[in-house]
Amino acid sequence: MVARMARHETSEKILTAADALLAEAGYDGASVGRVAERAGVNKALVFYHFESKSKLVEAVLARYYDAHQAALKAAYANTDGDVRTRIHRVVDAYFSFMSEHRTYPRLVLGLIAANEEARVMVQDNLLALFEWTTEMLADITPNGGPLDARHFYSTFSGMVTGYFTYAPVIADAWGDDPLCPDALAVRLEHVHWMVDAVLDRLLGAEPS
Amino acid sequence: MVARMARHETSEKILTAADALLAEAGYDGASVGRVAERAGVNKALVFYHFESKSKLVEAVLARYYDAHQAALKAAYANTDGDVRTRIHRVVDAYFSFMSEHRTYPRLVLGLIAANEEARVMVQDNLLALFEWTTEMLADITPNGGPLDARHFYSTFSGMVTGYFTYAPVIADAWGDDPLCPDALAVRLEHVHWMVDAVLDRLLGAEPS
DNA sequence: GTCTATAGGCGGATAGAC
DNA sequence: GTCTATCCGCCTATAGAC
Repeated sequence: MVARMARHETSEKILTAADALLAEAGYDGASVGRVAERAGVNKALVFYHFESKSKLVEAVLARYYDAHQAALKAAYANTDGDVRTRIHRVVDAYFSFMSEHRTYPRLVLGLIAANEEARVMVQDNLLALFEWTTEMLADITPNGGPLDARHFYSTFSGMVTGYFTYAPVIADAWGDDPLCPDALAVRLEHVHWMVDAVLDRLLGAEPS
Repeated sequence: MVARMARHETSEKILTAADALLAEAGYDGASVGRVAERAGVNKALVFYHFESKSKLVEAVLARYYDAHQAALKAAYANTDGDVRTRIHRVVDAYFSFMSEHRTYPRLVLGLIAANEEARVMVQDNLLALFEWTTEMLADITPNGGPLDARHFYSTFSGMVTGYFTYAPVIADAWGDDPLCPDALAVRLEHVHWMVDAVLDRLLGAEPS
């Protein structure tokens, strides 16, 4: 867990502005000046509250980090139903977290693309999620090889985050907005269908 | 097709340097000065050959664009075998192109994350690939809904590109290098397994 | 806590000598 | 074609008044 930031009203405004701008314009595009402008505060005030730009970004990331882990932990803790039911529940939680925080996957993507320093900010977050996946799939996937849990983690998290990050690029090709509620519902259906396809093949075609 | 750039020896050096730097540091991190430094030429020379930074990036992208389309077109043109065989062949081509040009997916990712101007550079490229997928899957996927070809395109291209872009981030979690030849072979196996899982469920569990 | 003012550096891009 | 020198703007960050 990450230390909670003091919750000044102004800090919140700055964090929110930074969040939106990071998703729109990436790490370098989200300059402190523009963040301050969007937050309606003075530029120097950003440094007063967050010390440096990289600390500011870390604070934005930490908010999501905590919320993301909490959302998945809740879904994962519920052990009702068989493996299939449980996996679908976690996928639902993952997907709905992303659709409620659409800037998050774009933010992470931007950090990975930006530079080595930004990349390490993302690493810790991914580690925890990765370990839960491994634990959850331990009984149904073999260790090592193409069916190792790590590959399913990469595949399914990419299926969700990839959709959200690529959405603005593919919108023109698709004709309609891939992020409107209807389109999101369909995408979620697709992911569930994929989960069942995987489980059918892994477990030997039980009824879905 | 994109107009071919005049192939000066110097232009090539600059393009190569820009390519590597874009993948490492993203759009903003790849400043013209750093590109020139890595290419071993003067900064002003970059502007002489490419006019502006965005034109330079477009030129880098165009090289991949042509090569990527050609690689997939060759795989797609071969109509031997049934749908399943054909799809596996295209997936192989897609994957092997990415592993031979590892900076490419990172470059695209960086552009998407960077800014609106950079985003449109990527769009045209994705459109053509997207249309081929739709055409290839026309007979086996329904129009609209969660099984529309567009969703499978998003899912499988994400499965490949996502792996390559996230690789440096997950390397620590996985212990060994996810981009070494052995690991790549396993990932490719995983993707093929996923293709079969999808086809089994779509076509009604024929032998794979 | 919030502001103005400013320092110092690096970004893209151009002029002009060779 | 290749270089040096330079312009101007925006960047992160700080000093100091209120």
